[in-house]
Amino acid sequence: MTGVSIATVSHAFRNPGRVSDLTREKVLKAAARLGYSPNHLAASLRTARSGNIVTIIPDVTDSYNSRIIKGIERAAHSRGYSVLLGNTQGSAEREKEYAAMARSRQADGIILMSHRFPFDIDASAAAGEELPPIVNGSEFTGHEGIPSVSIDDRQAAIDAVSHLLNLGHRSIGVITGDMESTSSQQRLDGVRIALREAGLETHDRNVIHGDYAMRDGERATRKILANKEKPTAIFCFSDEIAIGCLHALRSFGLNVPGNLSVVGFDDVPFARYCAPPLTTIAQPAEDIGATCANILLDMIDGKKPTLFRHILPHKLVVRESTRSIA
Amino acid sequence: MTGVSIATVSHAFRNPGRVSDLTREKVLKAAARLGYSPNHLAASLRTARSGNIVTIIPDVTDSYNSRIIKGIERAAHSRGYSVLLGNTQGSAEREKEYAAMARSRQADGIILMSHRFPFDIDASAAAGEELPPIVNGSEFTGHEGIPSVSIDDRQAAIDAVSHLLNLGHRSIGVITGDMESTSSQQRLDGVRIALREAGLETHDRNVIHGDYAMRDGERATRKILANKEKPTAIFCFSDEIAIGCLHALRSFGLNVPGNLSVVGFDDVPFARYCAPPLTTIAQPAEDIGATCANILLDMIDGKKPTLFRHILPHKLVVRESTRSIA
DNA sequence: TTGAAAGCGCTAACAT
DNA sequence: ATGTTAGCGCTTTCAA
Repeated sequence: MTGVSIATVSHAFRNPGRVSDLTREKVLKAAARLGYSPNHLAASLRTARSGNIVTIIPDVTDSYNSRIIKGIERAAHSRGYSVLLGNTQGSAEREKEYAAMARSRQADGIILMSHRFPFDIDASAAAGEELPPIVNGSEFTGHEGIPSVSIDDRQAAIDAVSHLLNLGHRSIGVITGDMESTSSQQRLDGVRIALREAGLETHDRNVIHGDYAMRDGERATRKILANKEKPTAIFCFSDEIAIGCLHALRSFGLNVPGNLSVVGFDDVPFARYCAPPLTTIAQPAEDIGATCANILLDMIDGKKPTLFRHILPHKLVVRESTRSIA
Repeated sequence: MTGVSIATVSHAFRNPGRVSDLTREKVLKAAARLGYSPNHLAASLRTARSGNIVTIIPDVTDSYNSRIIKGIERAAHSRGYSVLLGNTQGSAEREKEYAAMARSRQADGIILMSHRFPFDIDASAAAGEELPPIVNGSEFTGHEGIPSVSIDDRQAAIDAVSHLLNLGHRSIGVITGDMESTSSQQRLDGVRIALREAGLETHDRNVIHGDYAMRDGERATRKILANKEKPTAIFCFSDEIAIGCLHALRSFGLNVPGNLSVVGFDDVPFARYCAPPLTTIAQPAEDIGATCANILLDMIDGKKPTLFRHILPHKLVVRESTRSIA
């Protein structure tokens, strides 16, 4: 329609500098009239860049996860990338399916919110393949050369327990997340360290393992309450757990923080609105997501990562679910 | 490596039936050894199918939205499609950017969780273009020929208000979402209908418009409480609003349901864990999402939609935030 | 500043 | 059951 070549049209869209302003105008105008827009797929095939990254995450519905995703999406979008959502419900098989999108060039890289590595690393090595760019968010697969971004979970747990210790608590119940998760492992580590330093030991019967969801917090709390030596405080490894815990406590007629103090983890938006507002460890979830995306995009751009462990700051937020019993 | 043709390899992967079991085995084995996997991008270019759908949604972090997304992802995945996340923060511009992915063939269709239509429909018509497959979730753009899936918002609001009316409430405050949103409009409609049928009128000073978030509920509740004629019940157009409302009420020393009854909307997972557990309208959010995806995928498969308004069932869930004052 | 042309890796129609 | 081949719509090198 403009009588201009196909190459010039391409430049008009992608390299405005390499074409005269006049032709560019003409091309763009004609495109608008014809309803033409460049086929991104064809461009991707040619450049071997899909412009997508895939996020492998257990559950978008989880308040912490959804904030991570939001941060990823924001950073990716601002760099011209789109995000493919891989909701896995914790299934290793689905993790692999989504990871395979990088192999099939549907995605240029992977953000992995899981502790499992989604590739058979020996087989890949045997085939002489390189792994696609991948970064670990919040969790660690334990593989070398994979950048990870998270808070210092161990220190965060130490901070939480120290807070309770300072308040005079000596018997502290713990409700962990899935213990396969490295973040839960680190946090439990922190708990033991803090307790040991205070000359206390960790009573296993008051350490309940569940998952990061509300119903797990509820269930675990019932278990703790069934023990004969009840703790005076409970440290929950997620706010959702803490919310379930609060709920269970309420149903037992127990007052928080009157009878028992509760500490959460994450500082999800709801934490502030709980009854009582929850003392918790704030994680910069959106920043973690955004940082993951930026590191991944740098890797995709060919930058070799130099720092493999990105630690973002956490913060103890004291609200009304904890009190001094000194 | 197998000495077999390129077409046979293609068939071995995609049409297992059109190739002998033996060759297929050989091909797959060789692929594994070589670390080969089919380039999805190239296939997409050839078939003019990206295998992606894009979801345009204001905020993944919202408890209702995240359940919608989860349903979409589940249905799409089970039909071999992936979902591209378009988090817009309510920006019309970003809605358009994401919608453009369908034009550029990065996505085969659009699920739109917005009341705004992301295309300039006149310009498209002028260019003689067809719109890409698109379905509306929860909201309506008001365009013909676009299937939508939602609950019957008006009836749901009638149900909520009737519940309060039956409990003896005569003065009911309302906290709506964004009034640009068709769901809020419909719900407010329902409120007026139910009230009028009871011979009551809707007092505008007790109808506060905000957004669907917790802080809006908090703020709106303060406004209602500042009026001299206080309602005995508040109907919130989302559970998040209700949670903010509960929080504000608590800070004023008001007991729910002792001093005031509160009804939410959505039945997000938190609703059950609130203090008190929230009476609310349950929406089948995941099903809405899944239904959107299935309709869209049918359209992508060339099926012309026959039903343009899919209504899924809602349900009033009575918990402990409402009580009789008769 | 613009154009010609090769080729990205696949699918599908057609031939064998 | 398998092979040959055109071509999807771009980008990019090289030439004009």
